[in-house]
Amino acid sequence: MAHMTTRTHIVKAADELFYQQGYEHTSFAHISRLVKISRGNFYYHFKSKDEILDAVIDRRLANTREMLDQWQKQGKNPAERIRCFIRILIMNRAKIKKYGCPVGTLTTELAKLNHKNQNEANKVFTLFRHWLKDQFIQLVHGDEADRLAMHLLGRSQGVATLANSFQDEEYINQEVRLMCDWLEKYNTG
Amino acid sequence: MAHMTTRTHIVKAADELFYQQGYEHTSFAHISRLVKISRGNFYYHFKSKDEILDAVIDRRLANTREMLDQWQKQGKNPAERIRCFIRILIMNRAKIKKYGCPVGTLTTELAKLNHKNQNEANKVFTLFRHWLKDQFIQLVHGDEADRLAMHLLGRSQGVATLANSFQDEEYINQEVRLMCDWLEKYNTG
DNA sequence: GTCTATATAATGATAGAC
DNA sequence: GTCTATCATTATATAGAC
Repeated sequence: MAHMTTRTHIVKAADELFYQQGYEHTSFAHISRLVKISRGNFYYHFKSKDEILDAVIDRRLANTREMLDQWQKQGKNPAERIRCFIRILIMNRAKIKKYGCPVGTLTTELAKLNHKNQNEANKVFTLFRHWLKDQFIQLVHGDEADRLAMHLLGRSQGVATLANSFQDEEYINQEVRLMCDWLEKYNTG
Repeated sequence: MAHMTTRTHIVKAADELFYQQGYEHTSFAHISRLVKISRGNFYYHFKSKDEILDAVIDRRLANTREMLDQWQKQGKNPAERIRCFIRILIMNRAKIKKYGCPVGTLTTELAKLNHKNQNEANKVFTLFRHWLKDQFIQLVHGDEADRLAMHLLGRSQGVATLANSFQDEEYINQEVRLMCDWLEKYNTG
C-alpha cells in the first residue's frame, strides 16, 4: 500500500462503501471523506459515478480471480477446494451479518436500478459458477456439474441474506455444516 | 377496488414501486405519477416517506398473513402446506426474475441504509419462519423444526437472488424440484 | 493533480389558497 | 382533500485558478 495512486484509493474506498451502504446511497461526499480529496477532484480520475462502479467491479473481479487461484492451489482435491468456497461464509461472517454478500447485494441493487452495469456485476457470480463447475466436473458427470455449482451458489446466497436480515451468525455455522454434509454425497475421492 | 381511498392507492403504488425500483430510489414523483396526485398532497396522508414505508410493510404483513391462512386451509397435511410455500417461487417466477424476492430485497436494502424500519421489514420473514416451523413441528422433533424452517427460507432466498441475477427462470424450476425432494425426507405422513 | 466555486437538477418537505 | 408555489438540502457534474 506504500504507493497507491489516488485513483486506487478512490476505487478501494468506493468498493467498501458500495458494499456497506449500497451504490446509489453512496455519494461523492462519502467517498471524499474517506479518501480525503475534494469532490471536484473525482472528475480528474473518472468521468462519472458509473465509471467508478465500473472500476469497483473490475477490482472485485480481479480479487475474486486471485482468491479462486489461491483455492485452486491450496485444496488438495476438488471437494476440499469446494469447502474453501463454503467456508468463505465463516471467514466473512461478521461482515455478512452486517452487510450481506457483496456480490448478491450489488447485483440485486443494480437490477432494481435497471443499471447498465448489471451484466458486468454478474460476472463476479459467473467466476464463482465456472470455478465451482470445474471442481464438480471432477466429481460427477458433466451435465450435472453446472447445476451443482448453481445450487451451491444459491445456498450460500440464501445464507447471506438471512444472516443479514436476522442478524444471526450462528445460522451461518448451521448452514455451512449442512452444505459440507451435502457435499460429501458427491465426494468420491 | 371500487372505493379505495387515496391513502390506500398511495400505499399500493408505493408497495409495487419499492419492490420494482427499491425504497430509496423511488421518489414522491414516481408514486404521484402512478396515483395521479400532486407531490404536496402526500403530506396530508403521511408525515414523511418513512411513514409510507411503515404503511407498505403493514400492508405486506397483512397480505402475507392472509396467504398463510389460505395455505393452512388448502393444504391437507403439513408437507402439502410446505409445498405451497415452495411453489410460490413458481407462481411468482416472472417477477422474481425481474425484481427478486420482495421480502429479501427490502430487508437487504434497509440494512444498507441502516434504516430504522429494518426490524419491521424483517417481521415478514418472521411470519414465514413461524408458519413453516408450525408445519415442520408436525413432522420432526421440536428442536429441529425451526432450523428446517430457516433452511427452507434460506434456500428460497438464494433461488430468488440467483434467478434475478442470472435472469434464469429455469433455475427456479430446478431448485423447486430439489426442495420438494428434500422435503420428502421429512414427510412421514 | 488538486483545489474552490458554481451550475443544474432532483429530492423530501412546508405553507397556504381553494 | 387537493392543489400550486416554494424552501432547504443534496446530488452529480463542470469551469477554471493554482
